[in-house]
Amino acid sequence: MSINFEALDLRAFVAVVELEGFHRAAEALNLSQPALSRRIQRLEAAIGAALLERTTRRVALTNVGREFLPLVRRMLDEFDSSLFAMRELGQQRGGQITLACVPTAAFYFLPGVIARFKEQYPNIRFRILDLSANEGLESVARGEVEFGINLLGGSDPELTFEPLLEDPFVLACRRDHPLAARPALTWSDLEGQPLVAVSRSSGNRILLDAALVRAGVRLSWSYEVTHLSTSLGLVEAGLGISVLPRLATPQAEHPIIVTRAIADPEVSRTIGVVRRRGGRLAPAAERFLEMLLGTWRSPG
Amino acid sequence: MSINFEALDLRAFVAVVELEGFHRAAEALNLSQPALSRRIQRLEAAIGAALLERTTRRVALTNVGREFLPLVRRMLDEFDSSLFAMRELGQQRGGQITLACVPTAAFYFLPGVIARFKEQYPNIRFRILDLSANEGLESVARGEVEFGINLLGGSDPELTFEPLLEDPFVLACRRDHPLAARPALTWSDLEGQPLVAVSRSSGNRILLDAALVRAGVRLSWSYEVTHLSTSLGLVEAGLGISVLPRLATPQAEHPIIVTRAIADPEVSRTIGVVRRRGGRLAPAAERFLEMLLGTWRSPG
DNA sequence: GCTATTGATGCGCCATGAGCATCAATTTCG
DNA sequence: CGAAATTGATGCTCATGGCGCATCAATAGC
Repeated sequence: MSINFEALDLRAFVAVVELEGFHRAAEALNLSQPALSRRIQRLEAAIGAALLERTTRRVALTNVGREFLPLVRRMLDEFDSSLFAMRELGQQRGGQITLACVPTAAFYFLPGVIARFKEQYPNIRFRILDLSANEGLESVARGEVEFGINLLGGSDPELTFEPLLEDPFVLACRRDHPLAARPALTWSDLEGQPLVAVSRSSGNRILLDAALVRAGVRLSWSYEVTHLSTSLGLVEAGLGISVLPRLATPQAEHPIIVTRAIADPEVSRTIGVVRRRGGRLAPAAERFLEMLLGTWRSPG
Repeated sequence: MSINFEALDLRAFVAVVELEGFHRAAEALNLSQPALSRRIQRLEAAIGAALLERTTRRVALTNVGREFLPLVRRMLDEFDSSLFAMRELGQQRGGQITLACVPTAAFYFLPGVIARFKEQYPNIRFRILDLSANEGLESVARGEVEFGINLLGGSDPELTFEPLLEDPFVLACRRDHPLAARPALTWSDLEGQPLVAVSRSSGNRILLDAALVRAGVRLSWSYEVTHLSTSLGLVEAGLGISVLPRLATPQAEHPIIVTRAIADPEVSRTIGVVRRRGGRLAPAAERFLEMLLGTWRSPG
C-alpha cells in the first residue's frame, strides 16, 4: 500500500534536524510543540521506522533518518523551486512546444523543420526532451510531451506510430582498426572484438539482440553504457568497436571514426512519430507536426 | 509561505491523468469521486494554478499540469523506491564495476584508466551510467553505483567530493558563424544570438546561470534540450550557438564546429569523484578508483 | 432528442489535528 | 547533590477538515 504523508511532515522533520529541537522547529513552522511532535510521530508510523532518536534536551538522527534526510531535502527543494518556475511558465501560455525525441534523431529530423517553422512563428520556443526510446514512449503516453520521435517497437494500443525512415545499424570503429580496411562486413567479422554496447534494456539494444538471435549471430560486450553518444566516445578513445544506428554516428567526415555497413542480415530500426491515440495537440504543435511529417514522411 | 500537500493529493493527480478520469482514479485510490475531486481542487489551490482542464467526460493537462506531472512522478517514484532501498544494503557484485558519470566526462576520464585497469584485471566488466549531474548524485547517494564522476555543486553532507579538474564553459558555434572569427569573446558578445541551452534544472545550467547572474549578464535561450550532446547537434545543424563545458565539445578538430573561450568572467565547473561518506567500495571498485585518482587527481 | 456519464456542489457526520495543561525525564546551575 | 529549567510526550477538549451520499448541470454518445 502506498504511503501517505504531508509536505508539512517532511518540513517538520528537516526543521527539527536543522534547528536541533522540537520547540524551535515548531516555532519556525507556526505550530505548537505537541502538534509538531505528533507530526513527526505520524511520519515515523507511516514510514515504519524511527527517524529521530530523542531524549529530553537531545535529538539525533537514526540510521534510517540519516538516509531519509537527503531524500526529503531534495524532494522539497525540487518541488519548491520547480513550482516557482512553473508559475512563471504558466504565465507565458501557449508559446512553447514540448516534444520527446530519441537522442540520435533529434538533430537529424528537427533542425531544418524548426528553422522553417520559426520563419512563420518566430516566438515559439522548443523544449526537446532527448530521451531514451523507453522514456520517450512513456512521456508520450503520459501526456508529458505533445508527441515523440521514436523507434517502432512495443505495441502500446494507446499510441499511434507513423514511420519516417529506416535507419540501419552499422559498425563504428577507429580508422586504424583492421575492420576499417574491409569494404564490406558481415556479423561474423565482429566476433571476438571488444564491443561497446548500450544497456540491454534500451530500445536499440533490444532490436539489435532480437535480430541477431534470429540470424544465429552471437556477440559479447566488454563495455556497457547508457547512451549511444558515450559508445561513440569510447570507440574514439580506442577501447573497442560498436554497433550503432547510422544516425548515431558522425554525419560529417570524422578524422578518427569510420562506419561500415554490415550485411547478412542487414539490421535496421524504423523511426517515426509517436502520438497518443485520439490525443489533441495544441495548435502550434499541430502545425509543427504537419510540417515535420510533410518533410520526412516516407511513402507507404 | 511553504506549500503543503499530501502524497495522496499527488497520487490522485497522477491517477487522474493515467486513468483518464476522476471515477477510475478514485476507485484506484479507494476514495469516492467527490473526495478525489476535492483533493485535486485543494492541490490546485495550494499550488495556485490549474493542473487539469476538465469538462464532463474529458480531462486534459494544462501547461502547468504538464510541467508538474513528471516532477510529481519523480518525487513519488523516488520516495517509494528509496524507502524500499533504505531497508536494504546495496548488494556487492563481483566481476562488475558500476559507476555514474556525467556524459561529457565519461570518455575523457575513463578510457585510458579502464584500458590500464583491464591489463591487470581482464575479466572485470564496467557498467557506466552516464547520467545527468543531478541523477548521478542521486545514484551515488542511494548506493546504486560505487561512485560517481560529477560536478562540484550542492553541499550534501552525505557525500564526499574529490576534485579532478576545472572545465571551463566555452562558446560552440559553426565555423561560418560571425563569432567564430573573434579570437577572444566576452559574454556581451553572445547577447541577441539564438542560444541552445540545456534544461534549467540541470547541474550545468544551474552553475552557468548562477555565475552569469553574479556577473550581471543576461542571456535568453531559443532552444532547450535535455542533453549537452543534443545542444552540439543543433549547433552543428545551424540553429544557433551554445555555451557548453569544454569537455562537451569536440576534442578533435571538427569540420563544422569551433569553440571559443569566453572571458569576463571566465566560468568553469569543477569535476571530481563523488562518494558516499563512510561508504565502503567493493575491492575491484576500490582498486579502480585508486588508479583513476592516481591518474587524474589535481594537486591541492 | 434522449439517455448515460461525467465532474462539481451542498449537506451532514465523523474523524482528525490543533492548542492547552500537564507529566516524566534530562540537563544545567548553584 | 539537590533544585530549577527545559525538553519531548501524553491526556483532553474542541474546532475544523475530509469523507460519502444525494444531487446538479453539462457534455458526449447513440
